[in-house]
Amino acid sequence: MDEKDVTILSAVARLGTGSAEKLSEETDIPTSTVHYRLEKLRERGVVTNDLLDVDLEAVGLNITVITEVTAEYSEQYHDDVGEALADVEGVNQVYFTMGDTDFVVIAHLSSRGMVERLIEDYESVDGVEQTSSKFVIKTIKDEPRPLNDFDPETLAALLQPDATE
Amino acid sequence: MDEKDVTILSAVARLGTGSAEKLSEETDIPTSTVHYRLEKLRERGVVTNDLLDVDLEAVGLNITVITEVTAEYSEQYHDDVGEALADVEGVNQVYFTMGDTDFVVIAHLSSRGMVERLIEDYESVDGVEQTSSKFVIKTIKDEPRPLNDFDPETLAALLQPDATE
DNA sequence: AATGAAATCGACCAGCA
DNA sequence: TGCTGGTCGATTTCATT
Repeated sequence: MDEKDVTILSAVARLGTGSAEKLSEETDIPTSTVHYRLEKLRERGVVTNDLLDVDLEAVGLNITVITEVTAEYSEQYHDDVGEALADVEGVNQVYFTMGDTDFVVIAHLSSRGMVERLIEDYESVDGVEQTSSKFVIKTIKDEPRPLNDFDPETLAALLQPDATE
Repeated sequence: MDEKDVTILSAVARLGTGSAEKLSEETDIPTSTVHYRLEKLRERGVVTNDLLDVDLEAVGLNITVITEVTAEYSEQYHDDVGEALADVEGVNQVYFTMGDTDFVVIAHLSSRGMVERLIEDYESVDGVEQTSSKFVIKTIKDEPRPLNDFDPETLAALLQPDATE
């Protein structure tokens, strides 16, 4: 797992494709090498399926932080603050919620140092009033393909318009 | 977007592959039809890239609920409760956290009725003491490929062992 | 729009540097 | 380990229903 592997995986994420040819163009790494590397990554379990889902532990992103953020009230602020939070490095999900806290933010990181920077980044966003973070001790479930959260039968019913209420 | 589409997308999620042949075997839908359908789904924006990421809105999963769950204290309980929460239909992520609340659970649903059932399901899990849910008004970011949350340069540094502290 | 068969393209494996 | 060329197999298209 060296820099070349990361370059490839990063390109996979960016381009949203697993095509060796396209990845080769993007990374300037020869087509067959891309193949070879992806194969190895599969063997090592870093990449878990044909759709190139990446094992977070395997790439060192083994710290997950869930943060609740409250912001000054203003419609414009909320949009801006949300975007700013989403832009913080390592942030994976940002939800604007109803209730006492305004945003829920989930981030994946690889070191304690990065966590500190993360919190600092949150608090330096203009309009942010308060943040409250929880560390994740154990990720029990994190399903990249939400359709897997349902029985096939339930899914079938999902899109019948009459299931909407 | 009929039942056949859902059958295919469900098989994609389950098998973790986009291979028309494998999907055909699984679903008993002819190979070329699988192709044809996936192509249409791409055109309509339901499927967003080669890696077959699915647009949640497009499949009708436009409600997101974030729930904090507290459970009776006991090591065994925590494992069991976590698993039970993960098994609830629609649940996408389950985190065991340190702090005042024990679990944070995120679910994607398609109707108010399903939300009510979700909460009931949570509260009927043995060992669960309290639940507190937030509705998501707007999903500002939800990145299926966490490597995209980082600059390529940062990523390169990620796996240098000396970046661990 | 769905299917089966035929054509095309890209993946994969040998061997070589 | 990284690269090149050839084979094979899968994908995609086309004509038909």
